[in-house]
Amino acid sequence: MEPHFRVWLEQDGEPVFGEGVYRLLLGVDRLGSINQAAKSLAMSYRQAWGHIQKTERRLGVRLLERQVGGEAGGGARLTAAGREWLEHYRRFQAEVEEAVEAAFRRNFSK
Amino acid sequence: MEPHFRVWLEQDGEPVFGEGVYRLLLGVDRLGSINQAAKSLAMSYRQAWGHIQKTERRLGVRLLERQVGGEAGGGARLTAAGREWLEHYRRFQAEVEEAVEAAFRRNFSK
DNA sequence: AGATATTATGTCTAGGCAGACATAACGCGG
DNA sequence: CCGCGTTATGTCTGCCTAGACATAATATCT
Repeated sequence: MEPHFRVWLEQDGEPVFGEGVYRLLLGVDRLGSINQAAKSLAMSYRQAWGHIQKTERRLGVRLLERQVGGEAGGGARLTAAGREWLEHYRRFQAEVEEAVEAAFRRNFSK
Repeated sequence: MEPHFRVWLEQDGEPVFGEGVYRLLLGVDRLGSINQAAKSLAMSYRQAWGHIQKTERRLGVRLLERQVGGEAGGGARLTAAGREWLEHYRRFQAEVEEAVEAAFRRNFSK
């Protein structure tokens, strides 16, 4: 028996930042393109692109700097804002995880 | 902007206890029947019954004591085990909620 | 010019699952 | 003995959405 959780941020009742886009941003940071990040998470580029697009629109923040064409066909990099969101969410999520495990131990370990 | 979360328990990779069944148990405790509990949550009896059934099967624990027919047609009440699960999950969830809000404040209040 | 890997975006479809529908059995009360 | 409100299950359908598919544009390098 183990605890699981999901945590995300909403604005005006619609989700704006969660695990999905977090992983994508991580992947882009590591691999240099949305395409590669999508592949590394076993999802289609189309899906990944839509996810990021929607997040940017809802946040009203540009998370990635894109380059179309060029050396290696193009790519994407985190903007300063993107890096901040990534880092804040990482800590947020980590703190919650710790709390979930502690609460689980307190209430369900017999 | 506000934080949201879900928390549940899994065993062998399949979910066994979460928000849904928690609310149903609360409703049964308050209203005395699965049917009434379902209505109070705007779901069909069929759905509620299946939910509880699955949870009991996976946990291997009888959560409700049922009566078919009789005064008022029948009804259901929490077993001792059911009441314990309810109470443990309630505290667990409440503690996590507090932690989520604290973590949110720490990382996203500007 | 052509090849290439990418970003960018519209559209379609299959499949799963939530919820609806149907039906039976039960026990009490009038 | 019938009606009522419940538990208990099997089945079906429609809807939604995740993912597939298609296509265009772009800049660099050979």
